[in-house]
Amino acid sequence: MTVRTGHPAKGLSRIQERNRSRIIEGGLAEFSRFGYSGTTIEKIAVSTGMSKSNLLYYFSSKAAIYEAVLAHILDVWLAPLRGLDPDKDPATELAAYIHQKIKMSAERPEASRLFANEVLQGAPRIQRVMEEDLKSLVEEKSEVIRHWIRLGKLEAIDPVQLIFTIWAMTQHYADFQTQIQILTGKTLGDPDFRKDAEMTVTRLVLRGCGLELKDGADQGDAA
Amino acid sequence: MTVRTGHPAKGLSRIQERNRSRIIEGGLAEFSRFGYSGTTIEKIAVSTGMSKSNLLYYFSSKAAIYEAVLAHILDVWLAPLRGLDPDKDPATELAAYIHQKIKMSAERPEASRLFANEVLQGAPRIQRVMEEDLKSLVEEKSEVIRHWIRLGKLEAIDPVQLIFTIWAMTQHYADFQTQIQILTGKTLGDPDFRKDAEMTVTRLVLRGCGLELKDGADQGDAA
DNA sequence: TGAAGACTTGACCAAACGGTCAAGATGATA
DNA sequence: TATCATCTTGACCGTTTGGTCAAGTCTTCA
Repeated sequence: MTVRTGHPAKGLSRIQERNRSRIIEGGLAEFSRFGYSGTTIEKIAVSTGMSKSNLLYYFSSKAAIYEAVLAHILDVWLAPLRGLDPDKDPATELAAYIHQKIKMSAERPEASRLFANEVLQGAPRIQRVMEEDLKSLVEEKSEVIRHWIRLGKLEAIDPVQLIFTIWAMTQHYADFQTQIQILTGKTLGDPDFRKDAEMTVTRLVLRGCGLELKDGADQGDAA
Repeated sequence: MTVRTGHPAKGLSRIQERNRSRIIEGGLAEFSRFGYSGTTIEKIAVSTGMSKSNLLYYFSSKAAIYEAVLAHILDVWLAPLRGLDPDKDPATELAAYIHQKIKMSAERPEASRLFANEVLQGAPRIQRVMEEDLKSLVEEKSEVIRHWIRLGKLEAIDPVQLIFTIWAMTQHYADFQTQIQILTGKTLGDPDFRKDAEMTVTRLVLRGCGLELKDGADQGDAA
């Protein structure tokens, strides 16, 4: 019942490979939009152009599809945090991390929403992954932040809280896209809006850590 | 089909008043945990100790219960933002707003999760409320922030982005409670953790706006 | 080319769900 | 206490949904 971070089974035929990924793709679209309960196998089938029976030939159950989707997204979803490099400059690294997270929210909002849905409901199916993989990753990267603090490159701040606030702000643009669109008429798909969003988050985070805003590229007018 | 902010119908009998609020209470618990599709009338019935048929005596349908829950929560949920006072000091006001939002996330996490669930799925049932009430509220309060900026009391910042980041960070503690609990073992229910969370968010926001942290009360050791 | 295995599908099933209804229990009122 | 409206419930219904199955089609490869 638990999602594994492991790699997909090998030795699949061409057809299997193609169809499984089509199902995962369609499943992601549906599950992220309607949640687990709100999604039916039939709807996934329609969205992939396959028959319901055929989905159940490739995956033994609805839950199996869901877990495959989750596992498929997990690695790419956690990649940005993995990239945090202790040997580089904290301002550069944090800005780069925020950039990656905003990029993810802009380009793969469904992935963000899928996790939001899952966690919101108590993370019943990814609890194990979170307790193991994610927890150790967060601890490792917290240590990176503490390392910077020890070196005097960063003001003292609770590393875990810092990570939470970055997650919160960046993922908010994907998870609450509907609300943002209603209130501003825009989404991260709009380049200007995306720039504003990234700049605001970066500004809050860097200043919150006592770092200077190094304005990479152009950032329009803020003052 | 649309939720109204209006006040509950009057002229209800004692029994109606009591049972309707019991149903709304139970509905909030279930809907916020499992989303609309994941919640059954039967489950709400069990959680309130009433029969399924009886719920349908008080509310004509599952959707009607859901909308009643949403309407019931909406006012209290938006109250903190309404309190933002243009005539007071921005640092005080922003800190107070964050304090209220954190308090809400700590004391009524289900309310936060209910909205998160709803917005995540495209806000199909509160779209109108958001387009009208929420949008005008946000515009009004954006103007307050611009007012502060004009007076030179606040650094230039996009007001809407600022509001979004505050929502994102404060609500994150409620919406992602499960994840936070897995990673830290704590929730906002823990006074120390709550203090850390509030301090981190306040610090990021105030510094992000070029304001000084006025450390109200005690705030432990951060340096 | 033909047989074996892989793939695909429509018909079907049982359980769960939202909602109706008629009949009975309870409360208010005179 | 008698009467009437309110309240409560279990039995029931049609639909939806996850999942099975047997039968048919397409690939692959000797």
